[in-house]
Amino acid sequence: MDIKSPLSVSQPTVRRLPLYLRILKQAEDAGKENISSTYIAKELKLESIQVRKDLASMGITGQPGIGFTVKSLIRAIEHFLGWDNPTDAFVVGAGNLGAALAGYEGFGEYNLNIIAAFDIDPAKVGSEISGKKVFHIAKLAEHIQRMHIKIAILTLPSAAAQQITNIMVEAGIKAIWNFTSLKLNVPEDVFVERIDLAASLAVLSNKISIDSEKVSK
Amino acid sequence: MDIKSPLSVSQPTVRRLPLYLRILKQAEDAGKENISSTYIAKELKLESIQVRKDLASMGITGQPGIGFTVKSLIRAIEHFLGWDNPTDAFVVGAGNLGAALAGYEGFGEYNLNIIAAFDIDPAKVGSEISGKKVFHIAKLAEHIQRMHIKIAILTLPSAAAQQITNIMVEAGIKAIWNFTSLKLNVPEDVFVERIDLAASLAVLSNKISIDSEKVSK
DNA sequence: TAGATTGTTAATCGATTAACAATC
DNA sequence: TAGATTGTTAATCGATTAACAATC
Repeated sequence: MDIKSPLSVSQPTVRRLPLYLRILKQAEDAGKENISSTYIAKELKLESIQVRKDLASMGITGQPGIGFTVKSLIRAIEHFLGWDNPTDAFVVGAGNLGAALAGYEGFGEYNLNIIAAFDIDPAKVGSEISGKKVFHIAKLAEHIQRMHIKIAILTLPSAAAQQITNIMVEAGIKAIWNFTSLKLNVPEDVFVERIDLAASLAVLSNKISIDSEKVSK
Repeated sequence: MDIKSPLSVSQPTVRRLPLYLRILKQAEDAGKENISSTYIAKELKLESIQVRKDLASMGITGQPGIGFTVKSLIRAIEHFLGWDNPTDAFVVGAGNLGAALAGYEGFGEYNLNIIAAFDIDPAKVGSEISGKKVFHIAKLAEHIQRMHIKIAILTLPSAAAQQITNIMVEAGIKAIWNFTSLKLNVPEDVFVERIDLAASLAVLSNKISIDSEKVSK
């Protein structure tokens, strides 16, 4: 009834939630029952009102004078993100980046399970990267359908990315974590989240070049 | 005199510049002399006024009725980002992610040269990853100083990240591209740009869980 | 009662978008 | 002259921050 529509939570807020989770789990490990927005904010160098606003936008409330219950706050955030249930994903592209992501242990914390990897290189097919089996990319559609996989982690060379994306979408993929430098064309009901290395490097490069100008003045 | 201070350019603007560059280089390859903000915007599904505002904030002006000169716009953006001169960088951590970044050919476009990699694993030291020599991490400070390296690409396990960061800062590193899940503590004059996989995954997961709720209603 | 903390309401800030005269 | 495009000025939008009464 008075549950907030999930759509009203802004992306900046969603991106901060994992930070909150980290602090909350530390608090849980330390045996804390309650935690205040002031404390979370101080740890992350944010404003306490921002933490409260973020939580409020998800429909989470605390107790005046007390704060928030650590355990229930963890549960609420994890549920909001869908991290309270395991999600299976495929890594598509078994190069170094694919191997790095296939073996990234941090994903366990988010309940993201990498089931297998796919590649076109016959030398890789049949082998394992970071403990995950590599299948031929020709089998990708079939596996997506059979296992009802919804998430693909795309680490292919850009040249092949759009073509394989089309195949994955056709097979039923609903979300693509795009590590390529290509902007993918997908239907409306497929969500693409891109790791944009160029954008990130631009920020870094710009800071560096500002600094060096300062010095030369 | 009327040159804009580089500091006044907002981060959202800086992050869009590589997108503009891509369109501009396509136009250059196609032999175009001039290009309009309308055209750039249409290609990227943005508003033309946003493109003009972004360029204006860097002090770049066009010609009414004509648009912008492709070549000079490319030069201006690349100069603003410091991408018109080569920059050397070290990869710190020679795991799969380090190897992926050390061998990433896309960096050539940004004039970012990965000189070498560093790792603590004796089995890796002396070998090559993606064609770059791997040195022992004990040699990191010395190499940073000797080669005046300003940028480090950090792909270590989180546990070691802060300690090595301290060493690098001491040795003179000015910018860290942080691929670990740790928030690094650095002095004010060192800039850290983080690739936050958890934040990105949170956006993806949230979208997925919204969709599955829709279906179940 | 005093201190800590919340949620609400309002203010501020910064980025995006709109409207349009000036220019080629 | 007509059409395309710019830069300027103002409006809108959304996120962050501030102030404070209510609650424990």
